[in-house]
Amino acid sequence: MDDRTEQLNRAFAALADPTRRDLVARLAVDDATVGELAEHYDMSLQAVSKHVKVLGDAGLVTRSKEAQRRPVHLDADVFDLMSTWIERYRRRAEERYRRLDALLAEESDRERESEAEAS
Amino acid sequence: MDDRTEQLNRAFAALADPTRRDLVARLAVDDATVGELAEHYDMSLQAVSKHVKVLGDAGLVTRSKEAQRRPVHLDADVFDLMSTWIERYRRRAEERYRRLDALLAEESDRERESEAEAS
DNA sequence: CGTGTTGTCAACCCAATGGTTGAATAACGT
DNA sequence: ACGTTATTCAACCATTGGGTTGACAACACG
Repeated sequence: MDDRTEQLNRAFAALADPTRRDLVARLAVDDATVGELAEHYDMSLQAVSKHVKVLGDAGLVTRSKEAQRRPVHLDADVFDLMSTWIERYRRRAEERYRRLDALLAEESDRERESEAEAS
Repeated sequence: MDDRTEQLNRAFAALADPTRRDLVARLAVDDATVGELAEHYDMSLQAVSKHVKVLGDAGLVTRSKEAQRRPVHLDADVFDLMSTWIERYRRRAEERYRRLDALLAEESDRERESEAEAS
């Protein structure tokens, strides 16, 4: 499996968890340490640390190495990748929906014609 | 957990699997039956059926009831939801990145000034 | 009718995930 | 050097997830 595929695997999987999406939402406001983040959740610090690790492995988040206070920072790149993927198929689905719509309109045109003939 | 949250849970989880993303890619070209889809994968029909079910539960895909041939059809709505979510945080992350960039530029300005003073 | 085709259900297996607690590590102030 | 603070590692447990095979259901066609 190529690298890009695995990155998408990890990124989508990371965001499938509501706690992690919430972490992302918080980090979008400002960088924060694991400890600070953990205060907002009803789970152990270790659990939050694990969640942050998952986000990190997915490349959604980076950490500055200035240990002691090593804040977590949101990174835009992988969001780009996901966004591109989704947009691609969203557009195609919509496109095909519009075409189906047109097709149905055509068909009901034909039906109306038949009815006109029948009358 | 509200409904929208669970929908995002399921949608992201659904797309975390490369087989399911590939199914989406195929369905973006044209509707297809489970059997047709299964031909392209090195796994049992039942496994593909399960994958399609997961996509269905996530609302990414619908099935027309015209039994015998009941094709799977891509649906755009949930893609919208995901796209909106991701775009929101992608924009914020980029915004914060640009600001950091500006901040660093300012700092190196100051450094250059100090060096100029020192010389 | 019965038969073939298509799809789903059920039970099972193994790996991965999300949580726990307790111990270990790393950097900092004194 | 020492203890404090912040974070991670390790072991464990329960649940979910992706895959298998085998039996079943639904429908079209002869």
